[in-house]
Amino acid sequence: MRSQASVLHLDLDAFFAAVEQRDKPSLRGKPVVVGGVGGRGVVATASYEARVHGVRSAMSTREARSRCPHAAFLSGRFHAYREASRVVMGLLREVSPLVEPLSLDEAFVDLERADLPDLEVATVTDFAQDLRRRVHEATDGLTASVGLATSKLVAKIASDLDKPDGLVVVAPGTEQELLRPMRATIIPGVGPATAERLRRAGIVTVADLEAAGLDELVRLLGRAHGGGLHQMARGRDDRAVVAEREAKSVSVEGTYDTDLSDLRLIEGLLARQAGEVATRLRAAGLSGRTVSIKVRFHDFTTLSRSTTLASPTDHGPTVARSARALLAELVAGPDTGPQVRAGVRLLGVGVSGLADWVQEDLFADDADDETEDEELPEPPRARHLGAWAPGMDVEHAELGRGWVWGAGRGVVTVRFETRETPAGPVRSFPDDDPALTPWSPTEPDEDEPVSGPA
DNA sequence: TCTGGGGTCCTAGGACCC
DNA sequence: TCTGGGGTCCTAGGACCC
Repeated sequence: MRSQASVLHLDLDAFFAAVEQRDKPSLRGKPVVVGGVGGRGVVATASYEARVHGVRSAMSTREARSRCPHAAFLSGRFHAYREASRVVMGLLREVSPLVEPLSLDEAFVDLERADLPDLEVATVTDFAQDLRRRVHEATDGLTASVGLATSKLVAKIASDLDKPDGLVVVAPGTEQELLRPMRATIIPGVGPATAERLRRAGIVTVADLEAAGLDELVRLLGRAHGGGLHQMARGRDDRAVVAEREAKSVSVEGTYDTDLSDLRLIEGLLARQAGEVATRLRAAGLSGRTVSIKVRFHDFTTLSRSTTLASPTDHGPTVARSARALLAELVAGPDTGPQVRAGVRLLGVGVSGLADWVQEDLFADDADDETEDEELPEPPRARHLGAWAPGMDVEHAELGRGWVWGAGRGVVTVRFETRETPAGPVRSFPDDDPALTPWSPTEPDEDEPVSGPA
């Protein structure tokens, strides 16, 4: 723990939804829900207007639609989110060389490495306000909430206290009195399962946590977690802000709108995912030794199987071959075989045990490469979703740029507006109209919607 | 038709080695 | 006959985060 409030945590408010409202002027001030729009989708982000109606992250989209039927339900444009994130992270790095992104919309910044005359509360407060203003300006209107404290733990909690568009500085020495009355779940890492275990032991607040002995917490939660909480409850947190963190795994998974039971289709989809994982490994200059598959059954029970190769790979057919072998073991299992045949809702492939170098594979089997030409199956899609996902950017040969308002029954409805040209007309087209094409800014790489293949 | 996708970290047991 | 430890690697599953 530091003696001054020099750890800054910045969190962009309702990030995905805010980017949509920025780029789609007709949605400003209206409820917007970004997430999976298929039958099994969940909410990634809801705008504050939608939250008023009880829509929350991680809620099923079905539930969100029933709570807020008049919201705009969009499937997400990751290129736009990545771009906005890039701008913000760049700005933070201008301020301090020590920036630790936690996700597209969140980062820690170490102010000990910033160019400040001192780290007194008044100084860092002014600094943070200026930073928030600069984020707003650089992103064309996004707002950020900021927390400043003597540790990561308290800075992160602080940034959440005055959302949206807020700033909370926790003066050094006041951490304990801030945390004590709060629920234990305020501490990152205390989720539903941990909270329930604690509750059964009579521990509900941070003060309860503080009063509990180390032995008791370790007994309840294990050595690492229990020990960590014992420290956190006292506001003790010495974790450093770390700029570079290496990836440990790369994975692709998908939930399908209808359960799969055709083994050939399942195999084909796994092979396709293996190819995507390998492509991403190569793009990142990584390779890995452990190949895993993940299978979720119709009843939501989930299992994983993994195998470790003799040397790291970034080769699609090699990953696919391992994935298929793991699937074959499941299919042959006396318990798991019938489960697979009864219906699979999710499939995934991952590679871990990563090395940041690619070993020449001296034993490469050329026959593997044949599978690269194989015709891979398309995942089953929801009937109402074709190539036109709600929210996506499109361009019409005569009418210019806009976004997909809705699609279905052979018709696409487009609202012709952009950030610069608000309040354009709404028009419908046959969904195979050659004048209408998806519009993608600069990024050549494909963007999967939040909903994935569903 | 409740329950995404992409990650990280931890635990626990078994194999294997010294 | 008795009965070690410690360390590392691997696998499976679970909790959690955004």
